[in-house]
Amino acid sequence: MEVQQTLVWLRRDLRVTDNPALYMAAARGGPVIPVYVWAPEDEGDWSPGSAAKWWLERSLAAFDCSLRNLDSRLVLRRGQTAKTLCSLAKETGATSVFWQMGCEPNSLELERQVQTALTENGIATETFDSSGLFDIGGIAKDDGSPYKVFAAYWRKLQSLGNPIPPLQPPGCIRPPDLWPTSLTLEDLGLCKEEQARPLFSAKWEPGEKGALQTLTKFLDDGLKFYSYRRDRPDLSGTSLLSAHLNFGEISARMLWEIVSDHDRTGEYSGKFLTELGWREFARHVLYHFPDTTTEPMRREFSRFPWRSDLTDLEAWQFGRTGYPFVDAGMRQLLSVGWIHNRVRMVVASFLIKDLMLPWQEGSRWFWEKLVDADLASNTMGWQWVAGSGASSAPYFRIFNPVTQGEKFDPKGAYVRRWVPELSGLPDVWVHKPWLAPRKTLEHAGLRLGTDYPEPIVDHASSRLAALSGFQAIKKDLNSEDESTRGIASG
DNA sequence: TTTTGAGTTGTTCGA
DNA sequence: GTCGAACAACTCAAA
Repeated sequence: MEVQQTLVWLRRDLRVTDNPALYMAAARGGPVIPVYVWAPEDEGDWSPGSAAKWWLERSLAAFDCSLRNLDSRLVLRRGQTAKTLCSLAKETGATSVFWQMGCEPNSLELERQVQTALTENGIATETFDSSGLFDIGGIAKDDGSPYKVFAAYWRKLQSLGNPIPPLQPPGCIRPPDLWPTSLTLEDLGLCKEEQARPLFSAKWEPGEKGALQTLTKFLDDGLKFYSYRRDRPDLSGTSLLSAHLNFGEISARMLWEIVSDHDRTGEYSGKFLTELGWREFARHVLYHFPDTTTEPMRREFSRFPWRSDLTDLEAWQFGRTGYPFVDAGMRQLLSVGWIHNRVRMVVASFLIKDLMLPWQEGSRWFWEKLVDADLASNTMGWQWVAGSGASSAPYFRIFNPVTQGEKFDPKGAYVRRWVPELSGLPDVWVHKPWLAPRKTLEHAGLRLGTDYPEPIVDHASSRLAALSGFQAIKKDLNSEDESTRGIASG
């Protein structure tokens, strides 16, 4: 019997442990060729942003290392994905292509193209739904429709018990007699236009090994305190695993199992596992409502009186709003490609409700700048803050950037870290420098309006403006209902 | 089909 | 300083 050669098309599953596509390909016994195809033009509007590309470059290198320990390697190609895979299959004599499926509309569309092209060329395909806890299409209400409320979705997940346990890495991966040619990482040009990112390198270690180290550290001294420290950007209370998860360097199932095993009583792990539940819910919602990446799930929100103001948008993007907690978050984003979760909500609320700029501007900026940019979670997060999404915040929930700072960064350590020009201010004024006495500012060596901006909006009045904006779309909706009713009855 | 209970993360105001 | 109410009804899930 002829030996079956298999291509494994790697995507955001850059791991050897619990990688069903790789595992099953290896288990066939024939040669396996792992390949990554860099084809940003195939990703539609959501090709990786600059921070994600920084991570991807290093993650690919790390994955290649892991494969080499298993006598394999990662082949890199560039070009239209379907065409590239077809020609690589022909070139190597591979008869099958395996991959992990995604949940994003652009990804699913690409997979359809690839599937069609491969099938037309007589090449078999097999996909594995292994990027979440459960199969993406497998969760539904009793009537078969998708969930729109997290609590109900979460109850459903919990009724299903544990996800299927993770797979071991393949014992060995048989290499082909002759490796096909591969580009180098530099050839892909992922980071060519980027300047050095010293803070990225200091904070992150992309790859499977880095993911496990981060997890181990979190289990040792983070999980126990997670439920209260997770809201404190001045403490290291979160797992820092988001980007590792995003690139599939660790699977959600593996994380679920390890965290559950580490805390069998569930006393500490519950809150963390719920966050995995939110990730799962975001994927569920995007899968069933693919246009939510750009369209509000509640349609009336498209009539919100969004402003359009490039100056304000740029002040937000580059951390010059004059609100220290907001600016700290936005500068943290540019410096390390990541923002603490609590601060994400505050900066998002500021863009949407204080500046009244469209949430889509925010989600686009995050997409460009986050190392953990995930279309499902990013979309859900922004729609949640806007109030337009599934299970989202009520419209009147408007974060106060000062009180949020005082509550969750009480000593101002987070603000001082990312907005160093404020570091000389006493704790009481660090979140509201414009209210500090003139003498205090002088003593701190801070000239407001020169060294650090005055607030670009007054929170109290912009809050009221946002509230009346939401009133307006409600009225719009009501009058539309009335007219619809009028037509129906007339 | 109808009914009932519930819904991530907040702020402000007035007692 | 602390506490409860108001914010605003509405949609969703499930019995």
